[in-house]
Amino acid sequence: MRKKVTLKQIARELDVSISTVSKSLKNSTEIGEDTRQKVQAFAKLYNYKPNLIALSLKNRKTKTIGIIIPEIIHHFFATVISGIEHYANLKGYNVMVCLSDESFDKEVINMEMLANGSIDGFIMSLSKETQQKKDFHHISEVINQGMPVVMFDRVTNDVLCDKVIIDDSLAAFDAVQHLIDKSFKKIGLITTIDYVSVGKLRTEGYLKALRSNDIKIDENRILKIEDIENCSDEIESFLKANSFDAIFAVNELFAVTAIKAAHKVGLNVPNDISIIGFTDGIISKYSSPSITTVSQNGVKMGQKAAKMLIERLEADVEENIDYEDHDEHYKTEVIETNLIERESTK
Amino acid sequence: MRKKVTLKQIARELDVSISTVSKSLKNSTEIGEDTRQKVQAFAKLYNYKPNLIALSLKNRKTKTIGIIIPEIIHHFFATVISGIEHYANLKGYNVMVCLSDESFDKEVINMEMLANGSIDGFIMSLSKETQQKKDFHHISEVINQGMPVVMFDRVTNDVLCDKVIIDDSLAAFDAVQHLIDKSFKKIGLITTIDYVSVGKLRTEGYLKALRSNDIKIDENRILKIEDIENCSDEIESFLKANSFDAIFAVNELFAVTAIKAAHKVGLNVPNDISIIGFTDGIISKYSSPSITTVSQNGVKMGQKAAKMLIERLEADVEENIDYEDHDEHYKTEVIETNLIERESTK
DNA sequence: CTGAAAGCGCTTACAG
DNA sequence: CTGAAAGCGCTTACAG
Repeated sequence: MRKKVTLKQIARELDVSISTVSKSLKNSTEIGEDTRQKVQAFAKLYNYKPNLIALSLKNRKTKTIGIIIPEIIHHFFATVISGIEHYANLKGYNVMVCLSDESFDKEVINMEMLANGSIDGFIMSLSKETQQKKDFHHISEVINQGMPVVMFDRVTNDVLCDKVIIDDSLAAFDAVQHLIDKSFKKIGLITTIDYVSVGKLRTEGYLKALRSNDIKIDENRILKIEDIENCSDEIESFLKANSFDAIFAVNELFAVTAIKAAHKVGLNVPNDISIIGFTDGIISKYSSPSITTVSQNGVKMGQKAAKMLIERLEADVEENIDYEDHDEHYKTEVIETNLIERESTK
Repeated sequence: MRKKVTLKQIARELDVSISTVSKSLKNSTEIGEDTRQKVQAFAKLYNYKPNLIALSLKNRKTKTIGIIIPEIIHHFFATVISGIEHYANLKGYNVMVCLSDESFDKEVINMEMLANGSIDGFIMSLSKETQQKKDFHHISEVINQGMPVVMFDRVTNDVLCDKVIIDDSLAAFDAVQHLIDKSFKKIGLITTIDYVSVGKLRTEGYLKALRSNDIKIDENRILKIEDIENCSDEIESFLKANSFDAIFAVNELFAVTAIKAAHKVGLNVPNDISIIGFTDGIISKYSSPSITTVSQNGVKMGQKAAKMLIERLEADVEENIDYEDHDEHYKTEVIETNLIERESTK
């Protein structure tokens, strides 16, 4: 057991003051060459490393970013964390990850916890419940305390802050247009309940695409799913009850499930029915047939979010003057998406 | 902008000392009823929350756990983090996540970084490069400083600490035995290079199963893959060059890739060839056909690891006496696995 | 019942 | 060139 050594201990050993040790290690010119050498040698020998908590307290910044997301067992979110972590690391930041489990309460608790000094800023994506309740006081509060927040993917207009999103509506529009271009007319939609912001936007894109091509919207061809876990029966009867030549699914889980359901119902993908998903995850890639999908570059979203947050953090340091000057010029970055064609469409 | 309030500010406002404020908020009986009330009311009004960094410095513990894993875009690891996070949260701990990207250097840097006061203990899984180099000094060092470490999945015997693993060899044995029980004889193995500890163990299990059933081991039926990203061609020619009635794949990526390759080569899964994977991930579940696999309960591993770490942390608090007493009685927990039968075997 | 002091580990403006 | 002091935000043993 060789406990970490502190400035104090070095000072005692070398019979100098703590200040002298501190300055020596920072190569201050204030200190005489020889003592500096001596201190540095000793510090090296004992592998001295400054205590980061002490530094955090002193500097009033922790060099760590708080991430709050609904869940992590979800390729997209894992992907975003990866992007954040890598960029953050590059800039000397660490990340703390909290999961809201799609629960409003957990989101609030986690945020308050981290906001009490543990981190310098947040990167977050809203839980379903939060989106449903439309209660964002916990976020506004944190921002009011001067802590920057960057929201990604599941964002809200009710909070002013930096955001990074994709154009869900446009991406969905493009995907559906792609189907229409292949002269499909009976295009179904499998989507989520409306309070999930991205689901809603993707639904809008679908509707817009049909409308702008003068295809009549048939409510029977639209399925809104609440319970993701048990959607396969629902999708199966949906496919059975109506006729389709293509399906646009709002996420990849719906897309694979649709493929499996199609097989059960005796439809061949892509020969009888084409399917396009959303989110370029691992499922789409390894499904058989592999799934044509709207790629949603999670790594890039994460990197971008981290970049925006860190830039704001470092800017704050310089000019924490005009705090009252409230034209914070928040930005919303839109990450481009593109369609990855694979085997589920033809 | 309403900055967070501190004890000092409350003290000033109420014209009492900082100590009094602190004690009042902790409901110390030392303090008079009325001042206690007054302070608490004021604190509530201004939504006072203690600064956790200051507490960390004072208490010399951070209530946060450091997680170091090779990558996060990998269902299994995401699953473990989820388990850790949930258990940790329950016990009032947060988690910091660092990715080594399978690099030895990044693993070392991240560990040293976090070890400088940011966390109370580590939960980690070794990077490939670390396993290859067999250099674990960074881990021993941290342990020597009195910081507990729990290793999971990719562990090593060269470091004494708590571990949580599955019995990779036994699980592989069982999986292969399962195939043998179905009277398959020409059983192939798709595995990793030997320095990946779990790959090696799973290979051993495969060999043991064949041997104990007096099936001759045919090196041509064993494929060791180095580059996971580009394994599909390799697997395809492997399937073409030899005849199999079943395949045991050491992870799910190899398993799906084998399924796709089998199709290409004109083999029907499971009619012509049965395939068993390892790791019950999302791919296995949604692949077509879905994949029979050895479930490796990541969530449970994570929970267990967190439990072991936190128990050690809380124990340390009580009896940090007999530090020299080195019978630390480290434990290695073995999480049970089981075979999930799905469509890829018959 | 209240408060000054010391301390967690560090930094830095200021004396000497 | 070196060190004492104050301070980051908190806690707690100890005086008064």
